[in-house]
Amino acid sequence: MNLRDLRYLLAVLEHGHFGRAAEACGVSQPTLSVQLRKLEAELGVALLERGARGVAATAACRSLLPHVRAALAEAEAIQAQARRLRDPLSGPFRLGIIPTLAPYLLPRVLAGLRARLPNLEIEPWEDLTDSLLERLRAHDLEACVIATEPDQPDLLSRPLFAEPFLAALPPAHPLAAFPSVAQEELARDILVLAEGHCLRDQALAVCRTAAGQPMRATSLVTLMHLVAAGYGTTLIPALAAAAAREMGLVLKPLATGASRTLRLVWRARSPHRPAAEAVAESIIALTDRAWETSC
Amino acid sequence: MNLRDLRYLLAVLEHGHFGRAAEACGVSQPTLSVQLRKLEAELGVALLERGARGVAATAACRSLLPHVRAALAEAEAIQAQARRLRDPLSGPFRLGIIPTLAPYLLPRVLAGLRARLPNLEIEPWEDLTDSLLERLRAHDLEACVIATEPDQPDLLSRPLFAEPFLAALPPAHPLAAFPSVAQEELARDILVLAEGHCLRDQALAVCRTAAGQPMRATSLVTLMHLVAAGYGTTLIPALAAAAAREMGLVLKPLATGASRTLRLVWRARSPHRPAAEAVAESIIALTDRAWETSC
DNA sequence: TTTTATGATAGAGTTTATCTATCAGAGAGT
DNA sequence: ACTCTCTGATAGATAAACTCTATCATAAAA
Repeated sequence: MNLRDLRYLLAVLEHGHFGRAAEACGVSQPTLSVQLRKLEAELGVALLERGARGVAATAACRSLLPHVRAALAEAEAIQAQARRLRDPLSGPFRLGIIPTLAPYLLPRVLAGLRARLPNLEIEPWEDLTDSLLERLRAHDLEACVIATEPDQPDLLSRPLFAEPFLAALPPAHPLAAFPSVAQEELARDILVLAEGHCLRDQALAVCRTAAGQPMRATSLVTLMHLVAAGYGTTLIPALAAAAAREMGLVLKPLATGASRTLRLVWRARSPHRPAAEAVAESIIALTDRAWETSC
Repeated sequence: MNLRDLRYLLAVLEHGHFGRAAEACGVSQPTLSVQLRKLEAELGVALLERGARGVAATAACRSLLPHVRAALAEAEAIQAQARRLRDPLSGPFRLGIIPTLAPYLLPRVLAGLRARLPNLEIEPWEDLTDSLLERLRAHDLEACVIATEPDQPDLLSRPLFAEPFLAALPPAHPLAAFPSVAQEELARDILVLAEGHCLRDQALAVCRTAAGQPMRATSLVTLMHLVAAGYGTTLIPALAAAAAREMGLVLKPLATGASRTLRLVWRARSPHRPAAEAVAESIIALTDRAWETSC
């Protein structure tokens, strides 16, 4: 069976006349005759009653018509949807983001992304780096934003921007009196996130220490609450500065100005690369020096 | 676009592998490659992301999939329905019946028709002869039962059976005392149906008179009520005898044994002829001498 | 680096659809 | 009764499409 033949059928019924239906379909009358006879033969059902005054549907044909129309409507829908999707900057786009970034980046950029890429339906997905990359490779995500450089050869990435780290201290902390903090001093009572968070490894690396306080915090917010309660210090990424400050923490730049580089990652062969690039550009534009205004 | 290509698409997505999908479709692998590339070109959208480990749907493709599945499901439905309709004694069958017959014939035969032709969905339609024939020719009915012989050359018919006329009298009527009634005597105070009912013309013809009492009855039931109330006499078809008797009328055979012949009519070119013939046979079998048992 | 797996490509062959030209049948009008 | 006209069916040629086998290109795995 063929969508074309179904269109022929509807045309003949609509016009009640092979010749006019053929004209409407842009083919010759014998074409319709032959194809519709074939359709009847294939289905094993008489669909048309051919009279001298024109053509009419048989009862069987009438009972098939709803399905015929539905099939053609679905085909139409496919083409209409495809027309919309023809713009590479359109359609669903599942974007993974690490948890230490998502709550602080998304509010800043989502509205702007919608404005700049109105046809791209961005669906954010928050998870740890490893899970994100796994999902990305499993085609469960179109791209993701992480703070490390993926080493898998089937993934490509481009840097978005460097996000400075800031020392986060309780107001009463001795280091809070200085304009900046040296990493080694911070290392003494630093609190870090649970394993799997790239920020944990980065904080420890920045402070040149192997382990922080034996606390298990699974979110940056928890970590900041712990610091505010005086359990220790921590390192937070700049985009989280405003949230930290609202919780009463004192933020100080690091003496070395360490930062993490956020990257957008996608599959090397992904046809969504244009969309990914556009998303990257937009995020860069929308967050440019965002932390400077919030420091 | 083509249903076949949509099936190819689903197969490739299901197997995640062109070769295995091709095997499942019973074609060669290059066929799938070529056809799916064409489909992508036609839609202008990348549907597949081809990787060394297999194939995956793009986000665009995923957003099309519901429509793809729906289109194929509708095509399936057409074929399934056609398979059912392949039996000529199946499917919808709109059957017109004249009003002086329908209420008395249908209760006798409908259950039997369902039993004998279980797949034929008979939809009765009650109307006057002229309307029925008009609808029949307009393909709004598959067949109809009337009591006259249609003279249109594009209609065919076959007789079902002869239905005798009976004189219907109020119990107090002088003619009620005799075993049978001569038409001329009945003619004096005969009540007939409104114009358009074939029974009106037949009653007048049987009684060899030009006009009955100036009463306008649009149904046999009304007519029988009038007779029961003593307004006059009438002629009723045998199948209505039981109903008339229940209303207290006295029924007498006519001296000449006049009757009307019921016929099943269908379009000469109708592919529903087998169903019509079967319906005719069934009606004959189911009503054979039905009035004898009710006289 | 070789091997293996996978999809893409080329060219031939086959099937299918379409066209033009013509036919057959039924009404309509004379 | 006899054309004339309208309508769909049919035949044969042509064109388009699909599909095949054989082979290639690429990338991951050994």
